[in-house]
Amino acid sequence: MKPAGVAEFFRRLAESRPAPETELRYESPYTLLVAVVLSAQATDAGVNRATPALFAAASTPAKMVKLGEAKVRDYIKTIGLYRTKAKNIVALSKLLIERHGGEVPRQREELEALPGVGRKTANVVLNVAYGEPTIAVDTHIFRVGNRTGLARGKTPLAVELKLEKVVPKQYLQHAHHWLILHGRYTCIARKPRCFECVVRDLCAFKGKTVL
DNA sequence: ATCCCGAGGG
DNA sequence: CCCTCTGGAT
Repeated sequence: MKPAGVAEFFRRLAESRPAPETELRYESPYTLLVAVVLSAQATDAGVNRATPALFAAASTPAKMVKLGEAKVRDYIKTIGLYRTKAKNIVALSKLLIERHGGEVPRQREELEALPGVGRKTANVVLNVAYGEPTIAVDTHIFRVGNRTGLARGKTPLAVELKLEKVVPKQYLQHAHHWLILHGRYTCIARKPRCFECVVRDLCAFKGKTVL
């Protein structure tokens, strides 16, 4: 996609959603981190069903460690990959206490050193909790980038680096959420709603759907 | 490449 | 039934 097309692409997404936000429920950098860890291969709606009770029981690393893996597991059993996630949440909470005074670090390397936290999760925390202009490439953004021709790549990292190059600076801060929401509600995986898409004419995929 | 793994949609 | 959902570690 040409630079002028990319700028127009984001101008329209920005117009349709002036103040995009995450749909995950959270109350602090720590609860955001836990919610994002839980959201791997799971829907935000599903995560939001489980987290209110979990955070009522433990909203800090110390309380989470005290709660323990078995009880954490019970709170999140309705979410996919729950055994691994329960283990990681308790382990990363211990590390936050040992290495970071119970705070969520602001450095990518320190975030990615936590169990269950990879590049994508670190990017979400940096963007949402700390206002960094990072773009976390998840299943939605990977699909939207490749399908539309906005930013193509074989891996999420390739798409992320390409997006950082082509997205105009003024849109970098919120590009992550604009693309996610576009993917979730319009550029849907199985049945894209091209008939109501505001960037249809800029998209490489246009015309390939049967509505 | 494979494992972890529940809920909802089509 | 099969696919998808804000992946990460081995």
